[in-house]
Amino acid sequence: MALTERSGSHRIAIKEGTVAVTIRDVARASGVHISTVSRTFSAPHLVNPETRSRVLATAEQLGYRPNRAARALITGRTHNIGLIVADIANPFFPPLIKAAETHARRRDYHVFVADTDEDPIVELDLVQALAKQVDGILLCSPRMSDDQIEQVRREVPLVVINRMITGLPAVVMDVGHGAREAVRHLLDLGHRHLVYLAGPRGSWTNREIRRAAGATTRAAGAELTVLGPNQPVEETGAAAAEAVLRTGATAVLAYNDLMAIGLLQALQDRGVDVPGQVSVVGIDDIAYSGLVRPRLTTVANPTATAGRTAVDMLLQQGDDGPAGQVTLRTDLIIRNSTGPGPYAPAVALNAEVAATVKE
Amino acid sequence: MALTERSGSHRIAIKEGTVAVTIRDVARASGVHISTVSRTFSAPHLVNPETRSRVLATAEQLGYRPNRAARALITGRTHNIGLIVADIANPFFPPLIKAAETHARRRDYHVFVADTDEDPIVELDLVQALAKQVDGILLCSPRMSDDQIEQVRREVPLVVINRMITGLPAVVMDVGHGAREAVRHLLDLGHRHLVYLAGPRGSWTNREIRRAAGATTRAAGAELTVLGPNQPVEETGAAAAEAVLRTGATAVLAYNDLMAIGLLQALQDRGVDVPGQVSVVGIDDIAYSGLVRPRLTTVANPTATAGRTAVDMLLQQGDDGPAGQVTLRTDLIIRNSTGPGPYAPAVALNAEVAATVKE
DNA sequence: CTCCATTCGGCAAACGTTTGCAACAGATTA
DNA sequence: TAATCTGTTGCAAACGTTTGCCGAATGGAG
Repeated sequence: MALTERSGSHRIAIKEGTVAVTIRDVARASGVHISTVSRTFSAPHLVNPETRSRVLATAEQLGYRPNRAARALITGRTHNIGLIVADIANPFFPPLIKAAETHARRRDYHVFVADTDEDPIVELDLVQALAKQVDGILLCSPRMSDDQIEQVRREVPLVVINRMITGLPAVVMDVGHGAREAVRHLLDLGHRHLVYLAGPRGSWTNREIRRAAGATTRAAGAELTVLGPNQPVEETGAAAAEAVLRTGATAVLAYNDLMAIGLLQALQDRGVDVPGQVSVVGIDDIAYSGLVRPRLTTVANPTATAGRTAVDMLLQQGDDGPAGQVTLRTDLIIRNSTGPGPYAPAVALNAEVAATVKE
Repeated sequence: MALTERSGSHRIAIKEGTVAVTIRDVARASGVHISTVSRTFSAPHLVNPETRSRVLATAEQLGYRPNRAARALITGRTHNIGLIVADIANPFFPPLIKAAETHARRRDYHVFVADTDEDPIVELDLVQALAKQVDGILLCSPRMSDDQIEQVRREVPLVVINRMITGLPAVVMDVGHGAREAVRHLLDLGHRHLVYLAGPRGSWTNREIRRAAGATTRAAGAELTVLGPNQPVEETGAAAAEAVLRTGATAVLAYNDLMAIGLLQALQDRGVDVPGQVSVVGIDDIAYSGLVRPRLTTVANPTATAGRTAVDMLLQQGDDGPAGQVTLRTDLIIRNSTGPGPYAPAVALNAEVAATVKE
């Protein structure tokens, strides 16, 4: 029949001039059946080493690249993963994105990056749009409700970063620990009245920090004033300077470095000495925080590790039982934005400052 | 024959519990042929409005989502685009990535983001790996050779950002203009000896800036010392402080803000007043540059616009003739890191500084 | 009443893979 | 010598769409 005559003559020129070389071309050129070519790539142990290398050679020579769409169609696996963050331009995320992407690529996965602009509705839309064309999604600091996430996880494998939801695989950075360390550091320096400059409502991280800071302060018999919630950007930090000063507190823990830096600069612009009069601690250790003066004392989050771990968890999902929840350690990095407070123990101080200590 | 009996009974449960609903299900449920359902989505004008809405309704109710892999397989268009940058964590890129991604999504495209780590070899690998599974690639500030790019463009539609290659669609930010403005600004302030703190070798942008700065300085009979090439990061800026001071120059233009900020801080740490003794200008206007003190005078690049424009150009490619090369305007933003130089005209100065002017 | 044009929807092939099944050869065992 | 096993390959169906082609139905013109 004339039908079979078509072979080879009918071919799509995908991009002008270029012709897509398929498994069929490789098969013909190396004198084997297409299934053998297929197996050469997807199940090498099933084909005779000799045949295999011959096929490999012709494939190489012809410049064959497997068509992922066709592969995805039949296997159901796209070898793509989605990564959804609140705001790509927020310096907290790029290192995580970078690490996740590099790690995924090493495992032959490609990463769709998308940005919700901090909007829970956009976030939900995005997840659903992506759900069918990825093998899984990494949700970074999601702002959706637990219910929504619960619903969405039935459509697509999920790994959540920086949020704890029972039964859902997650990797969280233990900001609680970092916050406790930060507060203890401030208490040790002799501060008795602290401010927590809070983050956005709906943020799990925000609640964790607040809780940790509150408990630690209370345990020491010191005072904690919470200011917020706030959008986690520099401007709100700057805008809070007035309010911070009015509280009479001598030390501030901010939800993130961006806000801490905003506050830092606003205080200095008002002639308030940091850390002389007010100490400031941030969270995240974004690249900027080592660049401002005074250098910012902050809590370092292992964002790169988080990205890699999340990718691993997503890819292993289904292999074994329910992938658990991984907690990553955070660490206080003491730089120059924190100094002795009004109740500083004499031993910890130099002569000049010690003179002002009230007992 | 028993074969046809299979219909409906055999179905893949992609993610445990969930069953993929296909065009076939929708067709059956709404009593039409699958081709009608298909057309309802991909060529609505070909189906009766009444039928269409009925199909749409059942599709909605069944939660049908078109399978992109299947669609891609037959149409040859994936509705994905690749975005390749040198370093996601470099604050110059995130705003561009964000804009491109959002813009692409609005046009129903998804974006793969990948990172070359400033390595031309990785860059080439990446492009080739991505080539077959995207409809086009956005190459940001590529470090590859012109030849390599020329070769790669035969495999996949390309739009280049921040590099000029004849015959290749590109969107470039006119840093030449910004650099000229910056240098003129410094000359106007009375500086006669400038330093250009150069960027990485292989960067088109770097060459442009250098050329523009050189020409403008020369035309004014002033002196320009070039220091570099350098990796475009904060550390090299800081490391260059010594060398800058040794040149005796009173003003510095840096390849980017990161280097400028590094230099700025290193100078201040040495007790050099900025802009009192040395003026510093950056390029890019990254978010940080408004955060440091003194605020950095810099050249603003319309990165978001560049991202959107590049996406548009890529998507239109093929429609009409050869998409041209778009040049985006850059603007000097004068903040506080630049001040009067030794030859400052008296009128432009306040009394204190004017006293030191040598004529 | 016939003819033609137009609109709509069905039919079936095709996209490039993967994979269960069967065929076959040669080696091993009984 | 026959039976069984193992390793390698071919065959063909299937994945979920899109799309060229054809036929049916409808309506208006002559």
